[in-house]
Formats: sequence, C-alpha cells, structure tokens
Amino acid sequence: MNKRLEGRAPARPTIKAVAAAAGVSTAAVSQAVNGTGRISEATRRRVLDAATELGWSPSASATALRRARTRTIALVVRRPTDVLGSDPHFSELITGLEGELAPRGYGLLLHLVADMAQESALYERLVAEGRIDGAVLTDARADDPRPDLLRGLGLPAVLLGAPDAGSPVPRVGLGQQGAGIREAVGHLLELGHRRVAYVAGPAELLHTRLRLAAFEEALAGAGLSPVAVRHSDFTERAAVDVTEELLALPGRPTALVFPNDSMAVCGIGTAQRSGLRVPDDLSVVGYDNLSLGRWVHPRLTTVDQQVQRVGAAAARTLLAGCGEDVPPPVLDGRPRLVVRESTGPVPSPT
Amino acid sequence: MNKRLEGRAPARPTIKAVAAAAGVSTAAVSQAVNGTGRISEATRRRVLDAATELGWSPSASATALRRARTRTIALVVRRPTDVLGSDPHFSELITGLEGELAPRGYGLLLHLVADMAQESALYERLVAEGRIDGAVLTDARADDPRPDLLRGLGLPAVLLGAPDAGSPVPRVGLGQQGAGIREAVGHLLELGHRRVAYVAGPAELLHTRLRLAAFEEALAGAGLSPVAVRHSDFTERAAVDVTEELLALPGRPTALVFPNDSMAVCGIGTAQRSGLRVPDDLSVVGYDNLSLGRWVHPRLTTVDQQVQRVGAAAARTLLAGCGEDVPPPVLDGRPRLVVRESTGPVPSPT
DNA sequence: CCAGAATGGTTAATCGATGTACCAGCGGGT
DNA sequence: ACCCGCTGGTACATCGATTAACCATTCTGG
Repeated sequence: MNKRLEGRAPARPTIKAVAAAAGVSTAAVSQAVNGTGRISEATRRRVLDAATELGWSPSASATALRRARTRTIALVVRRPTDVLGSDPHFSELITGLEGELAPRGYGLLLHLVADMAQESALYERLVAEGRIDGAVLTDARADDPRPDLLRGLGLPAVLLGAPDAGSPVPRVGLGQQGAGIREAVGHLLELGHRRVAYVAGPAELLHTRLRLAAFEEALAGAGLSPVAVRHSDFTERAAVDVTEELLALPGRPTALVFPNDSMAVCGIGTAQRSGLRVPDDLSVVGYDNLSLGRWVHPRLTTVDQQVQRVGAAAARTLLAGCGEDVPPPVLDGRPRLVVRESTGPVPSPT
Repeated sequence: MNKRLEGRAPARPTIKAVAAAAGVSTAAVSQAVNGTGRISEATRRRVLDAATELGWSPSASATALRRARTRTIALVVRRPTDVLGSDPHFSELITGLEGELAPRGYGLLLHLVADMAQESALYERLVAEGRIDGAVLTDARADDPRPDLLRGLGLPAVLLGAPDAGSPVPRVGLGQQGAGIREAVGHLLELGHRRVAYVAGPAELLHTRLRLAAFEEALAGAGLSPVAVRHSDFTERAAVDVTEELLALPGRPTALVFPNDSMAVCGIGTAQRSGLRVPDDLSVVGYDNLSLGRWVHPRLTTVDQQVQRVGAAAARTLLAGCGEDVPPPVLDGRPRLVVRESTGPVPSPT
C-alpha cells in the first residue's frame, strides 16, 4: 500500500472504460444509454451490461455542460429571522416536490435567505453559474419581483398560489383560495360566534390578502365585521403577543382565526395561560392541517390546503417547463375546513 | 422579432466573451478570477471589470467537470412514512448548515428517502454521477452502514452524533450526549418523582441507546429503575398511543420523558384528554428545545442540544474534508435541561 | 448486376473553464 | 553584443459526455 494513495478516492469509471469493456466507441455507449441514434439491440445490451458491471453512471457535470441541463431545481426559503413556525409547511412542500423530482433523477437544491433582495441576487447567481434548471417560488407577494426577474433570466419557474393565467410564470395551487377561510367563518357563525378576530400573516404576502379578504367578506355576508385584524410575521412569538392583545380587547373576541397551525397552537396555549378554556371560552381555528394539530389538546380545527399535493403539482409543472415529458398535474379540490375540538359553541354571555 | 426566438432563454456570457471584452485570452480571464498564474494587477482589474460588466460567473458545470468539484453537499433525510414530527429538527439543522455553506458558494442538495437501503443506493448514485462533494449523515445507527460505504466511495462525510475518534468518518456533535437526560432525571428526582417512564426513539438509532442508557443509569443512581420503556418511530401518532398505554399502567408513572418536543406536546395533549393535569398530575419532559415548546401551555420542559450550532460545526468539518480552508469548528457545551412548566412536584399520593 | 436505401456503427467537434508548457520582450551583468 | 532571468501573457490539451456528419455493409428492387 502506497501511503500517498491511502484514503484517495477511487477513480470513477468513465464512458471510455465502458466503451472499452463493451468493445465499442464512446458514441455507441452514449446512444445505448440514452436510446438515441441507431444501435442494435444486441450491442445495446452489451453496453448496458458493461455499464452496470463497472457501476458507471454518466457524469452529471459532463452531461450538464454538454446539454446545458443540470437536472436540479432550486427551492429558496426566505425567512426574516428564525421563523421555524412556518417550517412544517416547507417540510410538506418538499415531500411533495421530491415525490415527483426524485424518480426523474432531479435534485432539489435548498437555500435559505433573509430577504427578497438576497433571494433575487441568489437566483441571478444560480442562473449565471448555470446551476439550476428551474425554481419553485413560495410566499407570493402582492407585488412580486421574482416572476419578471426569472422570466428575464430565462429560468423556468412556478409560483405557488392560486392559478392565474396572466402571470409571467405559471402559478400552481388550489383554486378558490378563500374557500377554506369562508368555510371556517361559516362554521364559527353556525356555532353562534359574532365576535371573531383574525390573526393574519405578513401583509405583503398574497395569500394573506386573499384569505383576509375572504374572511371579511364571509363575515360581511352575515352583516358582521371583524372584531380586529392583526398582521404578524408568522413567528410563534408573534402568535403569543397578538393573542394576548386580542384577548385584552374591550369586546373580547369569542373566536380567533390564525394563519397557520403552529401559531394557532401557541394561541391556544396563551389563552389557556390566561385562564380561558378552549373551546368553551374561546374558539380557535388554524391553517395548514399539520399532523401536530391532530394530537394536541384540544385537537385543532384547521384548514387543509394539501400542501403536499400542491408541491407535487408544482414539480410536474416545473418539469414540463424544463422540457421533461410529464403527465400534466391534476389539482382539483380546494382548501377545506377540518373541524375538530378547538372550536365550539359561543359561550353564553353571563 | 423572430417567432422562434421568442421566450428563448438569453444566452449566458461565457469566458470567451469576457476574454474578448477585456482583450485578453481565456486563460488570462481564468487566472484573473482565480488569482492563480501570473497576471499584472492592471489586466486583472480589466478582466474583473469586463466580467461584472457582462454579468459573468464561471459555469458551475464546466468548473465541476474540470476540477471534479461540484461545491454541493448532500443532506439525505430518511423518514419511514410521513414523519413530520422530527422535521423541525431538520429545519434547525439546515439553518446551521446553510450558514456555513452559502457564504462559501456551496449548495445543499436535499433528498428524501424511505429507508436505509434507498439511502445507500442514493449515495452510490450521487457519487457515481459526481453530483456531490460530501454528505451530512444524520440519525446515526448502532450498526451504521453509511460510514464504511462512503469511505469506500471516497466521499467526505460527517456523521452527526457524539464525537468519536475511531469512526471511519468524522463525527460531530455535543459531547456527553447523555448529560441532558441525566440532568432531566435529576430534576425529576428532586421534584420527588419515583415512577418515571421513558418514551424512546427507534431502537436502532444510536442516540436512542445513548439517551436510554443515560436515563436508566441516572435512575439507578437513585436506586430506581424505569416504570417502563417504550420505543417509538418518532411519529406523533406513536406519541399518543404510547402515552395512552403508559398512563393505563397499574403503577401509573408520575413523569414521562419523550425523545423530542413534538411528541412531548402530543403526550401532554393525550394526558390532558384523559383528564390529567400537567404538571400537577403528570410531569413531561421533551427533547430538542423547539421554539414551539416555549409557547404551548404548559410551557415545555425540554433538553436543548443546539442542533443549529451542531449543524454549523458539521458543515465546517465537511468543508475541511472537501479541501476547503475553513476555521476548525468549536463545539463546546453539552445538552442542557431547560426547565419550564411541564414538570412539577410529584403529586401527593391520595 | 447495380443504384439506392437501410442498418449499425465510428470520427471528430463541441460544451466552458483550467492549467501546463511555452514564448515574446525587456533589463542587467559581463 | 550576448546570454540570463524575469515578467506577463498566450496556445493547446484536457475534463466526460453528446451529437452531427460520415462511412462500411448488407438488402431490395428493377
């Protein structure tokens, strides 16, 4: 054993080795593996056997260079500080994406950034370096710079959110985004609630606006208006602060609607801490339908928006945009309320 | 406007374009940006200016091919089914990794697999394709095939867990893994608990064993032994089932220790549902110190193992293994108990 | 029996960047 | 004047795979 060679990475076989082993040219190997060109079934099999024999797979870098395709998709997560609150959301999304990407040999490149400026700069760099074939954009903003940016860069992308034909990049998401919130409000109204408050996400996010509009509209349909609306940054900290503030209001709301489940759980905790019982004294509605909500006490009433399925659909749309031949995604349905234990009849006024 | 060109991706500038713009050869450009070779400061600046002018960055594929380096690290998440329970853990880990990788131009390639067989196969493929420079291994097993596999493949890797000099790949983690659990048991004993049960993670995971050993040892130190020990698969579902079972035991435990915070929260919910008050009737300890635990009711007593810092250290170790010049990670400290509200004095026997 | 078309490959250029080997020019020592 | 060494660059092979263009056989039909 040569000391210098110890711990050295074993040299990977190249297409040349396979060609030599199969007794053909490298071109033949390439054609055999890719199913292009004209190769007899017999040599094709010889080549494939040689390839598996040597444990060869085409070098991703070489292929990427030649074909100008990396088979890599970017997912950039933008989080102001340490917003772990909205993360289970991303876990589900990633699960959905991976389910479609992995079988086709695509990889998911994950990046974390602090703000939109960094995010834009990152896309520019990734494109300039030719590192990715496409990008999944989350957290659509009302005035989102990314679709135009990526279109300008020529990078395929999908934006998560309600479908919209006019967008520079395709949008993928359940239709009738407001439906879940409308259903939630309907549910609360049926239970007799009249004083309902809304904890919203960051005002610049598109879904925040859509849901808030749906919320106000649904209340207005019953001749009511929100007790209060507060925007938040999705942190659990904010959930607690806002909840405390809302519960201290003169005409204390009897029901609270949150923009995600983590916040709803924290809201419940805050209410309980201040001596209120959920749902006896206060009803709480979440959003996302995380598995956590099914097991806490009380079990969380929430809106299921099928993030995982949306992720899968987004992946398919994106792959199609990358020239891949995939069945077009079917994404029917809409956000639906899941009624559990955190909502109940309005407390009788004492 | 030619119809065929509409919507076409704009051609990215190459090193040739930059060379032409600066009036030098491509070799000069390469040397200028890499700081290698012998280039006068004047031309160096001319080249750099031309590069920024054209918005050029070296093609990642070309560089990867030439240098056999991709500047990409893999993180493979293995989850049997849909274990979102342990995911906030990964969010923290990823945050820690990204903090070190991104500034050095490294990307994080994320993959999800169902089991160890798939995970091993995935590494083999990623290496065969030359897609990655290194890998972060989580969830160390007692008899883990990955260190030997990756060493055999010649791929730099780090395994998260207690440092261990004898391992085929470096291990990064807080020392004294059992310290947190020991502290937790000590805390419970001080509160007067004598009947403590332990909900463990999957038996095949190394940290499960370490923590369990620490748990039993700490109890033994007080002349006690666990009321019961149950293994689980980290799902919230399991948390509920196991909790129900433990609470139905003849000599019902007065304290429960869980392997992560999500499960602990679900355990609390289950106890509450069956009419027990936490911590009055039952004390609960979690693990991980997720932000969620700080806000639920009751606030969760848990063990902080600083996943984010461990992630940063792992990234540095890995980068060093990839030949990058990084300051060696410093990872002092140990898992520490964070006492909050979910633990209290043992209920007086009625 | 031969033009013309399949069939089944091969040769060589190419993708974009890197790095070694080489060269032109210039100043200085003798 | 001549050789040496230094500075500042250039030419070209190379990384591993893909692909257009081309060539050698064998069939096919008239």
